[in-house]
Amino acid sequence: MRVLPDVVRLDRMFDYSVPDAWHADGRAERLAAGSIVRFSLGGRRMRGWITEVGVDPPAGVELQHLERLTGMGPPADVLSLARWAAWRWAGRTVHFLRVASPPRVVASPAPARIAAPTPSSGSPERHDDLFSHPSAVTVLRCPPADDCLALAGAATRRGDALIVVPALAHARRIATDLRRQGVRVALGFDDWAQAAAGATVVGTRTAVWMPMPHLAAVVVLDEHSEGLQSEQAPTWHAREVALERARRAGAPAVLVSPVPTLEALEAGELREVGRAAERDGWPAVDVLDRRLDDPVRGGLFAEGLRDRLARARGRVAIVLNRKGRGRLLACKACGELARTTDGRLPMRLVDDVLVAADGSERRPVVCAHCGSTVLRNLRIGVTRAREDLASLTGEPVGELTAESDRVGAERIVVGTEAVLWRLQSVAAVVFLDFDQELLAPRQRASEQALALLARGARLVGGRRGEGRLVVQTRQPDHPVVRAAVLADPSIVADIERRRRREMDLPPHSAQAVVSGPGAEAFIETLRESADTAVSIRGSLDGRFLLRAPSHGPLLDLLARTPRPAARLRVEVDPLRV
DNA sequence: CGGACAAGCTGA
DNA sequence: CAGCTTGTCCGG
Repeated sequence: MRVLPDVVRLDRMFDYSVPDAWHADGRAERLAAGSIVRFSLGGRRMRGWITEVGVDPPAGVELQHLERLTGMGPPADVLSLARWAAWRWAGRTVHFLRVASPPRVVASPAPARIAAPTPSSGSPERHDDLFSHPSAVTVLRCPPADDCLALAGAATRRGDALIVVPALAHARRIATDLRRQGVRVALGFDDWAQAAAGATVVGTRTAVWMPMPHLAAVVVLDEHSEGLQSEQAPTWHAREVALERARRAGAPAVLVSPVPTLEALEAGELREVGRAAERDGWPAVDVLDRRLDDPVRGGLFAEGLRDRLARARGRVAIVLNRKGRGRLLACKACGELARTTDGRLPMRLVDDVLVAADGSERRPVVCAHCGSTVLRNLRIGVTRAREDLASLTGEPVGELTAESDRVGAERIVVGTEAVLWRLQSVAAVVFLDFDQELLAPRQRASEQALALLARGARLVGGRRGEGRLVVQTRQPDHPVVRAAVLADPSIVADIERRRRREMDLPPHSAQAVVSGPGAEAFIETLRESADTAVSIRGSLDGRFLLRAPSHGPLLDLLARTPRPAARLRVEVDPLRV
């Protein structure tokens, strides 16, 4: 038996023999690739996974016996997927086998019970055609207000489906709905044993690592969500793992999102729900042009905001994102933002000169629009916004950030992006300073800004309801704003695709960020065997950016470069660069 | 990873 | 030269 010890830094395999007693009592038969076993190595007892059965050990090595068969582990196909993922995200196989292993010991598969089906209301055949071609990858652009439950149902009609969503609450709803339809469902890793017996699997990103002996279809909902990527290195992305798994199983895959990523559009064929349905699935969007406000009065609120707040029938969520550290400057005379000539990046004041956020451009303090030389700082915090809103509306206003432990009862709540995740049904979502998102100095700023609007849109519901999105901006004609107003995300996708292609950015190239105490030493050894395809930039704050035209050369280089003893963080395909 | 062991440094 | 730190190698 070849065994991989559960020790990240070790990252080597060892051979062991099977004790004779295991042949007698049947344990040997349960032993398979992926099984979790105990053994001693170098005088220490440790846990690990069987990676190969019946291998010839290297000559001259006397094998020790395995000590215990703990239980089931990731099946052979997942084991192989874990090896692929270790290459794809420059991590260790052990990392992936850990997420792919059951949280508690599983001795044998346990079939999930099936509920007696109750007749479902939706049209049963909707979306069925998406799953009719093996190995086909489809991107379904499904507007924010559509919950896509019908799609999950369609996937299960092919057989056991893997359904991945970013949030556990959403997974629960889908699981409940499917069980009512009489589908055998395993929900998340707690149902690992049920999944191993064969079931439709519904869960968050880790669900892609569940055992699925009869995988027949793959669905990733809200494919654009950053929650699908692991924040710790290796920074694997559930969408990519799900696609690879579908490919290996020859199963059709459907990626669903109101605002599909370019990665998804590159991987599959776009299917739209139709102009009318998409318009209905986005709420009405009010754009408040901040340039029209009295520039002297300034402040956080546009002329029409008070009126919008008063008219909203129900809860109002107000978003003021302070996460973007970059302060925005605006002209005191005409209200125009200080930004680069191409309009993409904000400029900051450094030693009385305007400097682009990435340092690519500098000019004297002069407004590009009216020539005034007086600028104003636009950054104000949540607490101040709450006070100002309370006096503007004459009602109590709540405050909600990621650190808040409870949601207040106030009708109007202001806070960071957290308000979009912690409030439930909402009559209006207001983005106080959307320019902060539009001008964020990140490669994916546009995509992420539109995703934020889609999130708000889902909270307030579709066009037929009374819910509204309110966007305060000095760039009312920005493609992201237009896309939401017209309920047409392709406006942003088309522009972004062209820009990314011109600038050789993902998905038209591959990137990795290397950081941590060992980064410098690692990059040094890496340079020795780097070919010209891979470019190395840095270090910037101890971080190096590697780029290549495709994943192959970049990942092969990362895989063959030995790691230094010092800690090292490698992020492949980072979302925030 | 963690143990074993070797080489290198310090103080009397 | 003992006593300690630091580095390198290895495990089946």
